[in-house]
Amino acid sequence: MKPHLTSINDIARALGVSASTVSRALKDHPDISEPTRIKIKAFAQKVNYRPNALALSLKKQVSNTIGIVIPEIVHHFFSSIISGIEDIAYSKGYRVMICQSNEDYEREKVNVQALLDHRVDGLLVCISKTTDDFSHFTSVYNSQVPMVFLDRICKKIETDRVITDDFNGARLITSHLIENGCKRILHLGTLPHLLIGHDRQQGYVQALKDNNIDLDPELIIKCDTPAEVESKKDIILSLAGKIDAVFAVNDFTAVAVMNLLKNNGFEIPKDIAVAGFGDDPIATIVDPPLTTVEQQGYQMGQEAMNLLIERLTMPDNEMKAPEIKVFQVELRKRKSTQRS
Amino acid sequence: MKPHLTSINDIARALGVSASTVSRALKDHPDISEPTRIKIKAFAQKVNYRPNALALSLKKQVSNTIGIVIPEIVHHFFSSIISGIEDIAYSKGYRVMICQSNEDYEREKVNVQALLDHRVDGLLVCISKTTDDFSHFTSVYNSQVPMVFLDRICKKIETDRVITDDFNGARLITSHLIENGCKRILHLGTLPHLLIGHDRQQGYVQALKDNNIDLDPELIIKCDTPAEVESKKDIILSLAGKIDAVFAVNDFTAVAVMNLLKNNGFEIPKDIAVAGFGDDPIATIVDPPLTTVEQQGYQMGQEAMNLLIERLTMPDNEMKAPEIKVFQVELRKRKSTQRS
DNA sequence: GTGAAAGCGCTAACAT
DNA sequence: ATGTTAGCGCTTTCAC
Repeated sequence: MKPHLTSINDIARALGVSASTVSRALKDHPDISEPTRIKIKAFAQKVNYRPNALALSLKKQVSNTIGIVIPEIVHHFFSSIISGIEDIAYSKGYRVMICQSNEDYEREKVNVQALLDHRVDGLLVCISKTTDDFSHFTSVYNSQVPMVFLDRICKKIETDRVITDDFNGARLITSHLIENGCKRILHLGTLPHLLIGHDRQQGYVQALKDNNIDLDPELIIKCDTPAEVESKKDIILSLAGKIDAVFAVNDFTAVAVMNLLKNNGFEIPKDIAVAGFGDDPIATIVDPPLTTVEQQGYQMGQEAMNLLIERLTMPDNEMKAPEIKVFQVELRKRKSTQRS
Repeated sequence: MKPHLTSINDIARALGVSASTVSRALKDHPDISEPTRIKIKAFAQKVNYRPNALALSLKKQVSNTIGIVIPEIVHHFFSSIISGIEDIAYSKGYRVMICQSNEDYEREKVNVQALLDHRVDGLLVCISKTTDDFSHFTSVYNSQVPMVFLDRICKKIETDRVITDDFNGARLITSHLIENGCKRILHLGTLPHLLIGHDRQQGYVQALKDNNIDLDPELIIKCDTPAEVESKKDIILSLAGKIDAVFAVNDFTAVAVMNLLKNNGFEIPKDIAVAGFGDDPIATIVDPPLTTVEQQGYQMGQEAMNLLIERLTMPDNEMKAPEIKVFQVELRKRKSTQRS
């Protein structure tokens, strides 16, 4: 009971015409006579004919499909990106294949390969946290398949990029904490090989410098998930008495610390102010609401898709230097940092 | 600069053998001599040859790809479902094409069609909220492409189904509210054409009946998103004085009502207990933590994919009645309903 | 105005 | 042990 969907040949046979006539009639080719065209179109309609996209792609050597590789669709920032991509894609006649890497390097590699195997016309990639070997992307680059990096990029590979100004975002939010009277700010960050984490940490460092506050290396901890907050709670709590603020590299981690601190008798923001990064919906739901910076996920997705389409529709001979689009963030001041 | 990925013919030409020899060598066909095989494989490796999945699907009339149509990947329940599906799919050699309907009927129709055009082997569908014309699914059914409905089903179309026991879930949670001393329970539900909403409402009604509480039709309101809580806040607040509990059809709505009530001077759960449905991660983050029931999204996704694979790998002649898998929910008692 | 033929990348039955 | 051929569904050039 394998489904056999009607093909152009089926129609041709049924109507006693040739396949090419059917093909032409269906796309209103002027050569085809009115009656033939009408007859064919009516029949196609009746049998619910739909062109086989696989055959079309094979023939045309263009799939009108682009591949997305993204860490985890659960996260609001990533699904906003996807929505942005999809909306542009649909409006320009592209389809989208979404793959999750689950922040896993191996899965990412498999996904990239599978998308290439499916002959996607281009790739939109947000690199996994655990990836520090980029050869699978180098080989995409070498194979000439256009690729745009989103948010998490690889500096070595010279493609179009759409990124957040993480440095200034972190600087902004750290300055905001300082303006609110905080001087001993704990930073929960990522491993340094992740560029966004590195930049956010640098922004934090810069803000301290701007305000003549000495950097205490003890106040920078690698901790970027709620799970890690749990596993490192002893360290965090041992520091809690000596700090007046926490700046976490993302909102989930910020919320997790906030709960940890609250459950251990600290008042937020009175004893310790807390700030995150990303403006996830939970930021407005937690108590107190979380100060954070908004990343324009949706717009970044749109921009990335537009850049990709530009590459795809560029005349073959034309060359264009890789473009880098930097999105600024906006501070969302909320109660978790209001100390006066 | 259209990327030309190496084909079997390219290899054949380069090595002075025929395409079929290359094809056979690459899949270790016993007919091919050791030296030829080694030579071909080495070359293929060198040029990074990868089979064209489109050509394979066209040839084999099987794409090893399944299509997913789901309302919105942002929601934890849906992305859990997708993870469940993906994990089974990957382990059995299937790829997955994910489409979001954004709860929009038109988009859903387009998505289903696009997936069929891409000749997916089967479809996993969670119907959009706004869909009340099911002809696009009927035509999938008629075209013999296997389809499994997930969570939100269409009763008229006899396919495999994986659903939550919404009736008993709602009955369970309503009973829990009653046990905690609530008698005037406001139910925020969906439009009746959405089966899950209908069943949850019936479960609510049944629990009242079980406990000899009269049903007050005024206490059932159509309201199933945070946005709708906002737009109907006057109605909700006008009822707030006369009720002692709210049971919302999902957690987002529950959280939104909770915040609305809190901001208007009601204490949760002292004045009004609040319960949701689904056990979204926000349920443990809000203050007070939200009582709800857990839906096994991940397991439901796995089950659905398994059912689909079973259909796909069934001998052509074999027939099997549609299977219906019902998942029970588990009560997650939290502070938002603890009144004593 | 319509048909025949070739080819996109691949496989498999059928030669040799 | 290897090559030739046909065909999956479709388009397009070239014939008539």
